Amino acid sequence: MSVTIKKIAKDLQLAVSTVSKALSDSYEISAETKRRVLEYAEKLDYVPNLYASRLKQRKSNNIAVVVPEVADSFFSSAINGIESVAQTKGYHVIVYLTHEDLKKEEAILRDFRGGRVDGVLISVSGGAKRNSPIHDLSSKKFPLVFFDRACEEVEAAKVLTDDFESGYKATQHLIDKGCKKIAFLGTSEDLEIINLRRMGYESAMLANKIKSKKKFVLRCGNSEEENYSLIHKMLCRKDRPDGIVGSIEKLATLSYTLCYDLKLKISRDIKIIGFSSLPFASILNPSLTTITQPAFEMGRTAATLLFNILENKKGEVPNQRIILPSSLMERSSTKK
Amino acid sequence: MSVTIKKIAKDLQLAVSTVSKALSDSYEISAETKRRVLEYAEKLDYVPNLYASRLKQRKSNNIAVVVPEVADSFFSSAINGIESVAQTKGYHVIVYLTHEDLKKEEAILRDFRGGRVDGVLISVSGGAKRNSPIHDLSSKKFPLVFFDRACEEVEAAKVLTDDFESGYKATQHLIDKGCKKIAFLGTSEDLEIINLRRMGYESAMLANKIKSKKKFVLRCGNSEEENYSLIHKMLCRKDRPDGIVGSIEKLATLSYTLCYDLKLKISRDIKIIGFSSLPFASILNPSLTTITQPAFEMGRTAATLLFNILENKKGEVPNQRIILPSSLMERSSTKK
DNA sequence: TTTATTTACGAAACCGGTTTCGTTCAGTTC
DNA sequence: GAACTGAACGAAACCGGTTTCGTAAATAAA
Repeated sequence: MSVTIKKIAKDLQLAVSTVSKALSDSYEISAETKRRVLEYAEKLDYVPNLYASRLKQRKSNNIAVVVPEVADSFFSSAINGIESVAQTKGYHVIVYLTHEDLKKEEAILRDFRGGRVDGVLISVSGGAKRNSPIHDLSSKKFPLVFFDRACEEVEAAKVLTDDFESGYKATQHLIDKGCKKIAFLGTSEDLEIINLRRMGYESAMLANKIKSKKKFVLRCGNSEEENYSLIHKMLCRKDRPDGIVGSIEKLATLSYTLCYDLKLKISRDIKIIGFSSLPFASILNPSLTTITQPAFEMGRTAATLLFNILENKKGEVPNQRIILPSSLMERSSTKK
Repeated sequence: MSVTIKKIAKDLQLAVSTVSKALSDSYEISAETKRRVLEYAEKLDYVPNLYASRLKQRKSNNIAVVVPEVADSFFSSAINGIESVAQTKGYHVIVYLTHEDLKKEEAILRDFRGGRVDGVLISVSGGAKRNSPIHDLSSKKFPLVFFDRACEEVEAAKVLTDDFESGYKATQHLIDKGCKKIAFLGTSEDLEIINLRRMGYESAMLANKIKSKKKFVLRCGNSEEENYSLIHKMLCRKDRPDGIVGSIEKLATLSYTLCYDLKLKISRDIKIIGFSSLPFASILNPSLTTITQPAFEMGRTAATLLFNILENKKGEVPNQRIILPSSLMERSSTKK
């Protein structure tokens, strides 16, 4: 069907090996032959079969980015950061979406062992206990870098932010603005970064001698509807919170929607701070105070780390752990 | 290095062909042998080499989604729609980002001919005249479906929205709300859908006997800074517009930022309507009136079309053209 | 009992490249 | 003139599977 090296060889009365070498500009081939081959290949519009060459070379020139979703400003920016590095290295970036589904994540990771990609950058999804696939990859020395959401128990390079501190700062900020009853909206299950943020929250509460109530620490899930009713229930209490720490973007914006629906005036009735890299944060009503992670930078750093591993096979790069700082951007949603 | 079929065959005293068939659950193999092979493969943690099987099968089980960016609610939703279909078909979705760069887009498309993917869903980026790669694919009968942003001159299936009508409706809406001087923010160069939206805009202006001024039809580019100053300049005129049609999401939100910076009160001083699938539209300040495209649905439809082509090789599916309706969601930014 | 059929498996070709290892022949060295 | 060297190319193995085809043994049909 399509043009192969074999056809070129036959038409030009050359051996396939000669053609192959000519195409890869080998020193073994004369300039004249190279010219003939190149010209003819161009004419026939020859495109090498990806799978044939990859099979022999045992290299895919692909790296995978595994994230829960892309409809989140952090992830979409981080992907851009990753791409900016991959580009210079001549690698393709393949984005895989897990939709926060551990089963999907595991299927994807399992698949990687077939050589589909040379390395993986991953921000894990929440969910129950993590099973073998991720451990397999790491134990097989598969080039692997976590960014933002890591698995602590897995040995691999990691690029993180100071989540504990950010949780602390966010909470302290609300306290400084006069909040007494602060809620923490987390995700379900055991995501390391959420736990850290929550611990930061609790630590700040403790430091200010405010007792954190269990009913104000919510474990939200993947379903927007469920989360809506969870938060709804909390906000309808007599002793509803006067401050909210939204540990992920979606939960902060969802809180906005709820306040609208319940006619609560944000900043006066209730103050909200969210973890977010949302470019729209400043044009929300009211503008949202955020803990902003250096998303692009994190992607870039993680990708750089991955390429170090890929290029430095013998070098036994230790599993680095890089922490980048987040910053608190004060806006109207937490105004006194 | 890694476990291959050969090793399994040797250890189990079987032929490679037998093992291969056992693994694919062929009827030629006895239940007993299958059990032995499966068990042993499991034990050794065998993972088939992707490239070997793809090479022989001439099929990748991948489809590509090529989009300008993911930090846009339309694209991220559309991708989810595409994935929802691919999943049921056992295909992988690989997301490619062009960053609105035609060169990149072409490099990606060229690459596809190597068999990396079995089909392509694409929303083209703007830019100068389109060169060969996209035509090559279509002329080679490569399974190809455009969604949202298509190339009219290329023959292929297309899933679009009623852009002309949407442009018209958006403009008419502003006129109904009392706007007299309406600006249209488009992108640079020749994107079909933007042109249609602009024609809809101009047609509505004409129908209402308002003359559209050239200086109010902006051609924005990729650089946020440049766009900022372009719009800035327009909004600083004495006879600045009292209505804005933002033909893509970014331009509508950017207009918000500008109005903030220039202390223009949206809806009173100037009304804004944007093309957007933004879930945050309703919590912006003020909430943004939008033309909302059925993003998820479009992705789903486009993917369904692609799989029809993939599965129906002989059927000579005509290049369908499906138009889905957008809807105008009225919110505060265009209040009288 | 003989022949036809089915079952279960193996040998080998094949996918389309890459790479190793000759081999030929012209030019060089002694 | 014999032995050596290097340039340019070809034959064949190889990557790791899939698939075709052939065949021996077991079973069924005649």
